Amino acid sequence: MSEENRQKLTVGALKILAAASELFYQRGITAVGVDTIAVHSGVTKRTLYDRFGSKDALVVAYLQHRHDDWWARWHARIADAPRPRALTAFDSYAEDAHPSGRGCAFLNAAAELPPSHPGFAVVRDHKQEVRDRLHALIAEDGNGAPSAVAEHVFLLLEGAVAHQGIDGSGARLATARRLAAQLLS
Amino acid sequence: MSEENRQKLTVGALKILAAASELFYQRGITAVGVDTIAVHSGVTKRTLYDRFGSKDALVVAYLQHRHDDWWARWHARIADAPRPRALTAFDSYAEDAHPSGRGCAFLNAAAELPPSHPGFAVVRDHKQEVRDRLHALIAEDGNGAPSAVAEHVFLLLEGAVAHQGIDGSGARLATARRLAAQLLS
DNA sequence: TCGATAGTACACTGATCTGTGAAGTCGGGA
DNA sequence: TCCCGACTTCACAGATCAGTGTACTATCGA
Repeated sequence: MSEENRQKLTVGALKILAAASELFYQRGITAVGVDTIAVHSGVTKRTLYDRFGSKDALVVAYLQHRHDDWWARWHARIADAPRPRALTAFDSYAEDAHPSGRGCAFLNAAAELPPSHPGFAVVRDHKQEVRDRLHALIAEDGNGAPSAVAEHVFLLLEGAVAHQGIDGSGARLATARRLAAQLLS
Repeated sequence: MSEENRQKLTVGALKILAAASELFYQRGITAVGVDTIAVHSGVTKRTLYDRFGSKDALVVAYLQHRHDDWWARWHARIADAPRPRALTAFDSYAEDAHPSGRGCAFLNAAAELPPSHPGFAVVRDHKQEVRDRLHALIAEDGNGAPSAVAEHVFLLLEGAVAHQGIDGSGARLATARRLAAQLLS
């Protein structure tokens, strides 16, 4: 579905999305104006508004875009991952942030957007899906109490991911992965 | 030291700091202008600039102010806390965010500030101090491998705290506290 | 060849942003 | 009495904010 959505996007829209993705992530959503995005994507502001309608809608598209990418990466990894496969989530987030040092785009967005913003729901859904998949994988790979363990692993993951943007490195993510591996063995 | 600093502040500066603390936390740092802060504190913009010099400096004062409050709360709790005392950190963060649902002010600030912003270092120092104290408490309260356990507890804490702002509740913080208690027993 | 779609160029609105300059008010301490 | 520090009032600068209106061009499929 998300693939089809992406196919429908015009060349201009794709350039805008690419620039927005880079700028929103690096400098923050509120801090980046639509003019800046238009200039960086080599497209006029008029085109940006013709394609997306408003800055808020562009923000939603940006988050959805990153969510789709994240999922694609997760699926690619999961295909031939060793057990316990839940650990691939740590790799997916490490790859998502690398090498900017700005941490998790979703947590960052949630931190600066008001809860009423339509993009906020995208973040919530993304994290909910991560939690669900984690739970499913842990259950499938055979664990005594998948619910409790999944929540535990999720917290380790998110704690590390939150600090990726503060440390500017993936070191803590590696530590968290090790601790999660211990839990899952 | 921070107490002395606070004594020096004039009435106007205190009102500004109170308003800034509320507004920056609720709506985000970039999203709130100095005019808004001036109006909400019942003080002119001129006074604001006379006291703090710039918005960036006010942001630093805001974060330092929250850090001082956080520490005061922590110390008040730790005095007669049952063992393992490391668990008080979970209560301190729950109280810090309550009842706004906006989560951790420090993580939120780090998410929207550029790493070059002087306020970013305040966040980093705050989290480093939390980590250090956690480690010290866990060591004092007698644990086999304080370093590994402290890091584990810290990750649980931060994962929960990061999602406090997304869930809009302290439920996950309570779960994390329970898991940490298990670890420390 | 026609018409739709995608995009450019560019001026413009009205609001808001951080920050400053200059002059004046007021109370408390030396 | 005189002065200083805290604060007000208000106008202003120059930039940037999101978003719009209008007119034009290039491409492509039916």
